[in-house]
Amino acid sequence: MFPAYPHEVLAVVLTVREGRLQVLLWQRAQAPYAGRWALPGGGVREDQRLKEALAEHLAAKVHVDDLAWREQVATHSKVDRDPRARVLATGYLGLVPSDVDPTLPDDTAWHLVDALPPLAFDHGDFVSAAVDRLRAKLSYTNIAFALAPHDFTIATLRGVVTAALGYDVTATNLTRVMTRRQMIEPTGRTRSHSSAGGRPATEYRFCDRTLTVTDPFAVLRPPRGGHDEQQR
Amino acid sequence: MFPAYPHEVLAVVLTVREGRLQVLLWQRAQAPYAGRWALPGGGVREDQRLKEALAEHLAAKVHVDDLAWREQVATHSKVDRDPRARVLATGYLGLVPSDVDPTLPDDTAWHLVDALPPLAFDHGDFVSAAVDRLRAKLSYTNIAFALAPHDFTIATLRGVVTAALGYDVTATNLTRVMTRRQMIEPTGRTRSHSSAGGRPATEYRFCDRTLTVTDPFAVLRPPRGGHDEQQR
DNA sequence: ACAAAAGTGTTGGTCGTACACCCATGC
DNA sequence: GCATGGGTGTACGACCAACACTTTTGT
Repeated sequence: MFPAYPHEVLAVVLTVREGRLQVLLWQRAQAPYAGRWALPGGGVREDQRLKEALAEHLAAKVHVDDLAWREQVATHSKVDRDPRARVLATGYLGLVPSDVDPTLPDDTAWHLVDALPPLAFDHGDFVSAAVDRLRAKLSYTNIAFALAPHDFTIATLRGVVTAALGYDVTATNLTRVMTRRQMIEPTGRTRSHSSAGGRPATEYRFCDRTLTVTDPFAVLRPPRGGHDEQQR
Repeated sequence: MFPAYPHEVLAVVLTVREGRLQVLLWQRAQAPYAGRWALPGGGVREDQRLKEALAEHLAAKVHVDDLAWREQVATHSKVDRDPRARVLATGYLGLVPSDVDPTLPDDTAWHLVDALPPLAFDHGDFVSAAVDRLRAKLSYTNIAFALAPHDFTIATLRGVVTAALGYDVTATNLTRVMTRRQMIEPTGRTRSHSSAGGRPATEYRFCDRTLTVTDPFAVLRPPRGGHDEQQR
């Protein structure tokens, strides 16, 4: 029918560690690009969809069993992106909550997104695209639920969001925005700090743990009048 | 290395015709899905990238030579998405300005996006995704440049945007938003209507014909203070 | 003069940031 | 009581939709 090509899936697994956004990479032992860092991933079996292959490779190679969020980002097809043979690659964005700490194999490690070494193949492009996607969605969806712990204080959430965006966000306004959009709600519990004083923080959780668009129309909103009989 | 699969590219070519958003489809003559409408596209040669294959298929099969905009939307991989054999498919969104009218082959036609017949394969999923992508980007980018004629009156632009979004947008506010965001500018010329009176409309054009994000942060914007030394 | 179409002024409301202030706890 | 971290109130500005009103043309 059509010419056939090997196809691989690649995972850009992001998380917040030590107050910074990090990506999971493994170091290649063999040529090509021996010694360089690369994204985890691999081939797709005949009976697998892309996302199934992705889950399998993550579980097997880097011991990441459950992503809190996963979405497809792009498929790259440059003819010589792999010097050995033509391979198409589909990249996914995956998110791991900041309080989950998978045990990693020896050749695998978290790397600061803002200070990456040169990556193997075109993997750097996938990372950039995934990070951009995440940062954009933080502003108009509730995707932060996949980056924060299940229950958290505002200070914790602020740390996560600040790290992911790469710039400062104030706790005050973060609370207001998230609350007004009904993204987070108090659990009823509070948390005290171990040392030194301070008022105990109220504990929050995300209302909904599925991706929800909270700010669909920045402009050009549908007219509010009428009886909802829009044609779309 | 990895198992190999045939790979096809599919084009969701959208345009505004007769005040409605339409998609380009061709009618299959042979099984499977004989008689059903499908997206244009086809295989990828060994020396081609996906976007090159896309351009070639569009030019050859449906005589569409130049898209004003093209972007990748998704890659689908369901094992039985083609009953004959396993084929991965990457779908693209393509936009044709409303004043361009490519000559179409006999088996090819524009279809109303809001009233599609059942499509072949999983092509309906590609269309939905592409339409959603377009509608979202109309609100925070200048992507309308690829849908409108090069020079246009506000009334024309309003028609295009209204058709694409599927709900009414007033000329007044459209002008204000587009102008404030420096998306459009007057050409200096005006346009009169043929019949019946009316004040001549000023002619506009898009300032920039490359995709520009005009509303990057709905919320959680970077703090404005400081000396731009954000770490991102 | 009148109708028709285009464009401007104004208003009311929502939203988001900044900043000052108040609250609860440990020492 | 005082430092420390948490939370609330208020103010200001930006932005957007709605609608009334003015401008410019053709007949």
